[in-house]
Amino acid sequence: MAKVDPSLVADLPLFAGFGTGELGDILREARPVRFAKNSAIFDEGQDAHSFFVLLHGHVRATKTTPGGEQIVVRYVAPGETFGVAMAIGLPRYPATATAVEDSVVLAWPSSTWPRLVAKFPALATNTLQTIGGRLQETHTRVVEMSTQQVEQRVAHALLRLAGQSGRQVEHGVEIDFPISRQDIAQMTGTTLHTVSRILSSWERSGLIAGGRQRIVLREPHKLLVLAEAASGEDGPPDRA
Amino acid sequence: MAKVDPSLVADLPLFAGFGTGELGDILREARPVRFAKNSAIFDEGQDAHSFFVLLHGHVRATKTTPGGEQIVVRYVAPGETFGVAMAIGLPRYPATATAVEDSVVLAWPSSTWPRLVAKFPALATNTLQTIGGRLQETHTRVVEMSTQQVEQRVAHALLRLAGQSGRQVEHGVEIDFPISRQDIAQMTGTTLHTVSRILSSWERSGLIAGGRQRIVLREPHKLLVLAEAASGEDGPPDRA
DNA sequence: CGCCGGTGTTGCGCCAGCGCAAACTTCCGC
DNA sequence: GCGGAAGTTTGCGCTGGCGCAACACCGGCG
Repeated sequence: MAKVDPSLVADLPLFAGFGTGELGDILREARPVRFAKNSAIFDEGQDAHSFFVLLHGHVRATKTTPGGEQIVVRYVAPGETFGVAMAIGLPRYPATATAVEDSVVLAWPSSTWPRLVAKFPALATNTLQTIGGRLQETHTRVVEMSTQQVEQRVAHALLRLAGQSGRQVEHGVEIDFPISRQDIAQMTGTTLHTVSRILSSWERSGLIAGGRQRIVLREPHKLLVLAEAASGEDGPPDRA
Repeated sequence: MAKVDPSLVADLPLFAGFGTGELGDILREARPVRFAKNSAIFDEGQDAHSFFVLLHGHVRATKTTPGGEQIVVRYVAPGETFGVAMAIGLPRYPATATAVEDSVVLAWPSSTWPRLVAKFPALATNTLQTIGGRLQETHTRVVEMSTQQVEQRVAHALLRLAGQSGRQVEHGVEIDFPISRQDIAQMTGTTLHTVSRILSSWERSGLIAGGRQRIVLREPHKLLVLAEAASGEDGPPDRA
């Protein structure tokens, strides 16, 4: 059935500490699935039937408010785990996952999780670290939203995306998947319009370049300076 | 050494599925420690020497920005786990923990974690669920900060605090530990001044009561309505 | 029992960023 | 190659909530 070469995934954090044999046992339960660009992998509220590892492509996780507004929870890069609702005790997916480009995932039925964990306890500890890392990232986001101006939040978001999924190009680093101003707005808690204004201004000053759904960071360092600049800061006080 | 009665903690999520004997094994490694009101249990950036279960009292977790601003990450209620940095792979505490009232904790040296997990894998899966729950809560917070007005965020924060640590009193539910306007501001991403204005207004209309570091919700239901009210909403659509 | 520091309240002016509106550009399907 | 949809840009006016400042209050400590 599944013909996934263990060596392809042996380096993933989820499988840290596993030998080829064990890996084979685990992979045997998984099924590779392809999702076309803009197709939904699962929907918020839906029964958490599977959990996934992204092999190729990029996936966006979003949450929708009762009022119908969407926010982007995160972007999943190749090698990352997603849809682990079952592992953290949720019977339903807490967010919607959409392939933002043609993507390939490995899918395990959620029902295999308890058995796999019982047999391979390291899966639980590896996942614990992954989720812990995500909790940290989300806390960082809360801190940023609480303390920073929109412009700095956008700068941080771009730098993070570039770090996670950046591709070296001629004159800078390009974010390696299609992303709209709207998406960035939904990541930083602002509006499409404000993001557009900010990016336009950065483009004018040569910090970035980009067209429709594409962004290239031309001057990552300058962006970083911008991101770190405390709003009303003049000189760092001793210990405000 | 440690004389903690297993029956006192048997119901905690961390120990779900454990028998009295196993519990004894685990508790034997722990040490009860008392912290006076306003004393630090650990500091952000410090070496993650221990992890904790709160037995009595309340603990506030905060993060500080490079610029010196603080934000409240969460309040820990009795029975909850905190300081599990090691379990999620962090060598240092990502936040500061302060006892907001006289508190008693159970403390395990972080070094015992790997051994305990190896012996009792359920500890890992239980912790995974706890951390997963926190990730959910933090995502909720991000969504709220992205989409709601300050007034609604404050309402949600109060309701959440009341749900977690509310005490039934004469005319309503009192938040059962000292909490200042400043704290609430740091939880909701706003300023002391704005919180004070909002609470004053609510007090005038009888929604809440409270004095110095004390808040009583007199009309939780009305607060909830306020919290849910979408800002620019006129008529609730089919699925408000 | 009076002082003092942490806490809370309130008025006022300002501005970052939102909401609305309209036009433009690029991509894609037919 | 044409037409429409999706994505983007930009101007304009408004306002929620912040920053500042001054004051009132409470409680604990000396």
